[in-house]
Amino acid sequence: MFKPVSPKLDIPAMETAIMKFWRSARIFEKTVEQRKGGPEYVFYEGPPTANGKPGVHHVLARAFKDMFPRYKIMRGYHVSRRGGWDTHGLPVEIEVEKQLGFTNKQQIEDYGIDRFNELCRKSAFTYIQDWERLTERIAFWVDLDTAYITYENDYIESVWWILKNFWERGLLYQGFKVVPYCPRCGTPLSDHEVALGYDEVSDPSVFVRMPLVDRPDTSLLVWTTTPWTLPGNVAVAAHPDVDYVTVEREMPDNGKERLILAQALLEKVFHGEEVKIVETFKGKKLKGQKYRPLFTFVPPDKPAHYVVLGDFVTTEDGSGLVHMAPAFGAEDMQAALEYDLPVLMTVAPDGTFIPEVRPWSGMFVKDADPLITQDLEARGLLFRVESYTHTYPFCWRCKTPLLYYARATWYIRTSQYKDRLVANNEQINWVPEHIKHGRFGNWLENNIDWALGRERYWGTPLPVWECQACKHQTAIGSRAELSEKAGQDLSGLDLHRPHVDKITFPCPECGGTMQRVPELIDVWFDSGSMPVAQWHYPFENADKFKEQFPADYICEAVDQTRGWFYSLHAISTLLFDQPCYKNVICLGLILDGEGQKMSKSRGNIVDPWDVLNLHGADAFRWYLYTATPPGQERRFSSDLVGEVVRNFTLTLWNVYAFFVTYANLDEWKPAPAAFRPSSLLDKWLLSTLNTLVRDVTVAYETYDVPAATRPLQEFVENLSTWYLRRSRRRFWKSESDEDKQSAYQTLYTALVTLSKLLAPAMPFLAEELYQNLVRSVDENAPESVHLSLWPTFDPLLIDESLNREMAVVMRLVSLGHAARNKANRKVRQPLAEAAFSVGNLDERHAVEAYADLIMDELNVKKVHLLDASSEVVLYSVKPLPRQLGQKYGSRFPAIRDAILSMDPEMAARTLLSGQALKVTVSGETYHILPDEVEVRADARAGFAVASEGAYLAALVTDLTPELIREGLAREFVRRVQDLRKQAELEVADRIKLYVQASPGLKDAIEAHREYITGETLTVHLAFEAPPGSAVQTSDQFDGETVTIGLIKA
RNA sequence: GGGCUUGUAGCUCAGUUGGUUAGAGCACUGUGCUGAUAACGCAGGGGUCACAGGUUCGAAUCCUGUCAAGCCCA
Repeated sequence: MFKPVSPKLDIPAMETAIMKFWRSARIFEKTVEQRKGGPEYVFYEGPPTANGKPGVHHVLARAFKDMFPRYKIMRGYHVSRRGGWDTHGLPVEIEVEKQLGFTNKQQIEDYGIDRFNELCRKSAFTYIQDWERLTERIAFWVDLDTAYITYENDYIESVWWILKNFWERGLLYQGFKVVPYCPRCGTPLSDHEVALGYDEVSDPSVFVRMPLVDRPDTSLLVWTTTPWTLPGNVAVAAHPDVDYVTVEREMPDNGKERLILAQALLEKVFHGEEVKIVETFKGKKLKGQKYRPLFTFVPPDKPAHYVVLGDFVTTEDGSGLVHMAPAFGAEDMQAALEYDLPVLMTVAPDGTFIPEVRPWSGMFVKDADPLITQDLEARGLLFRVESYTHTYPFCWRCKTPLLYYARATWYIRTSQYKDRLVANNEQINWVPEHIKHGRFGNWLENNIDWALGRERYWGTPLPVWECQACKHQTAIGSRAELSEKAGQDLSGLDLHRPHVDKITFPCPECGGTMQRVPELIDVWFDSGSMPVAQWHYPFENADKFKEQFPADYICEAVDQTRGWFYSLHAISTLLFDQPCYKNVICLGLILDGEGQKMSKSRGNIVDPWDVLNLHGADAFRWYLYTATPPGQERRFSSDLVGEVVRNFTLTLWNVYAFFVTYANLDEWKPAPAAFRPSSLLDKWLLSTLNTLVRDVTVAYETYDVPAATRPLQEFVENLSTWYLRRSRRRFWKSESDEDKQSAYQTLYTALVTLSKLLAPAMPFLAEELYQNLVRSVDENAPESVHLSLWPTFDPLLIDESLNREMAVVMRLVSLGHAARNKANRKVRQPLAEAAFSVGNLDERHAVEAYADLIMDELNVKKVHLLDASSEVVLYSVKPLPRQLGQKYGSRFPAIRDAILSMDPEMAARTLLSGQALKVTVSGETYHILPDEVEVRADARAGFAVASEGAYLAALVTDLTPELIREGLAREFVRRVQDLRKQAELEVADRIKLYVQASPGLKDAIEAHREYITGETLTVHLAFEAPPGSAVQTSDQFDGETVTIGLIKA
């Protein structure tokens, strides 16, 4: 006996029960233990930070993370799924700052870094319980008990080991980086902070002359909107491929001057003033041309003041010649690195000019703009000044305009490994594919050195110590090394600030004091180190690391392309010269029902718990898998998940409930051995089932999530609305013959196979089905569907032609119903005959083979095929462009017209008999094959017909008295069945029936007595008034009246 | 400013190497069927395939440009 199943399903209750079962039976642990010795499948968990509540987008990522390990376990792989937590970084600090009401770094220092960091340590796990609860509820199987934590000493020590490795190879160095910087707060701002403070302002737009050294009468015309950066100028950039011109123009003092600028900007610069073009040339010709500097306050320590080339130069605004001050612009700095230009630091950290910039020393740089302009004008170097409106960033705290400002910071020389980064990326399977050479590939192609340093408090300290006296630097790669240097046992030292900052040791070069540099490292380096650091490699677990590197699969959202995806890839490439992951799914963003980004400020956040409590985790997951391809951004609402429940879950559940109900009635048990189904319907279902197993397996192997899930939906729909609808009678008929056995075995096979195919995607429902269908009859079966093996398909059971034929039959039946509708003949009224026309010879066979099925479904007495001699239809032919167009190309229209001009009846007859059609077009004769033309049947007037393309169904709608009687009998049965339902009888209950009917109906009942009693399980049928105890009803239909009463026998 | 992605019915999405009448589900209307069904069948309304050019016998599909949205970078 199977456990009885109610057709009413309480999904959250069912899922919670399964969750408890997994927990108490330790199923997750067993999926790991029982696969020991199997091939290893490696999954990496991208660590989230638990200082915020998990949202819908976390459910998305976790759902996709979960399904492939589940699949692989069923394929016999061993998967250790270790969780992880990201705990460092600015997001954590900001939460604590908010909590303490801090607005700047000084307040943190005053408060005490140790106390502040303790709060950060706790804050990183504020919502750990929400995360754990949600993780279990959505059935993301990951081991959180042994999760790696980035703030632990062992983890940090491994990170140090990596950094020391880089240091020794010269890959870790100190350099300048231009950052958005607030001069009042004295701190750089993160991108996120900058984005908060953009505002529209009017800045000066200044064109200046920079006379060439070799040709003093000729000047570069250079444009800038930040005159204060001009004292820091070291070069001028031109675009190599843009056309430049030298022009000659009249000066107000009757002299002449020559200016160089981009040709495209002539009009914008001179506003129609007459100038003479002296020469035209490409920008690359300007390379290396020296010019006289505007200012000489700070002498450059390297060659400077010449033209460099850069692709970033545009001809949108300005002059096409861009002033370069490496200390104050990222592109400028980039060019400086490329050309080895000096960096002139003319501005102090408080935003004022340094003393060397004598005229404006101590003045806030933005305030000096007009004075600088005046100075240039006085010296005849100013060409023009205008004003220019654009958006500019301000400090979101104090409204001070931000400066782009070079700060000393630490870098990893990733650009040196650019080729390896690109080459290793080639080995990664990206989903969606375009990320590989698009967003990620481009990012690698344009790789710049990784800016590692952060001037903050809560993070992994950069393990570089510097001599206070001679500036000698060294990197420390372990606690042991630090202990040795410091001459004390530091194995118990907290490796965070401020504790680690207190450790000093003598300089080996000069005997001075070595002290740690103040910087922390970028948190992305933490998480990117996890393949190594999660095992505290190389200090221990060498074999574990080897076994778990690289990952077979990782999955995160698209915002991680420059985050975790990159940091893993970069560290792995620099350290081991190999990719860190073989397959990666890159998820799109999740939007609300209106297509808006979910955000707290918009208030359109969907709480995942609302969805889980209403529709359950399986439907939630299923929606995420099936709704859109993973890389696409997706609209989300709770209602869309509800649709999954109605459409898919409940359909499957009802098939399952039906099966269990009747199997229990018949005390049916699954046959132990393989069986060969007898009926075509069973063969068809098994054929599509095996096709499904094949296709879904391929999809899982290629990380194609929609292809691994959507076909299940289609299968379940066909299972319910075609297989089961057509098979119902086979289950409820009273004799237990071979056909019934075959039906049970087929449906059972389908349901059990489905539960396994569904397991990685809908783990709860799959388990529920499996427990009842498999475990309840076989104690030796694996304890859980997730411990069972993935189904294999039998190619011998896949019959493509059977699949095709059934599709034709479904189509014809559909047309038959349409024809009935048109003729206004309800299905309960039997008709004498249905006739069909199909497009080609092969399909004619389907009609013959499935005649019984069609007759039953359409309630007709006879089925036949229309042929060319039929009087029901007129034939026409339709040349098929796909076949003929591909074959004959541009001759197609002429050939088509020739075919259409033939006598259609004759042409149809020829083609239907399988012969080629000869047509002649401009002297050439073509043989048109039957499968190159569709033969269509159109109804002559007077028949009930429906058609679509080549398919046609025609009904004979004339009714004989016998047919009418049969129709009445079916109407009568329908009334009795309704009454049974009303009386709340069980499906197998027998009844006594009392009937009083008008003569016509009584006749019909008499004539079909056997049919009626069989259908309604009537043991006694009497034409008399029902006794008082009977449930009864009266009704009128088709001009007849009836009173029915029934009693349970 | 650059890169990537997306744009198909009211909503969520399919649409094969280009093939001539662009589909499904949901929602709506009518109707039929039902002793598994919260369903299902049939029919109907609903489309400028974002727009404009081009290639082709033929374009939702390929090319170019434009517009809009999103993300990343500057």
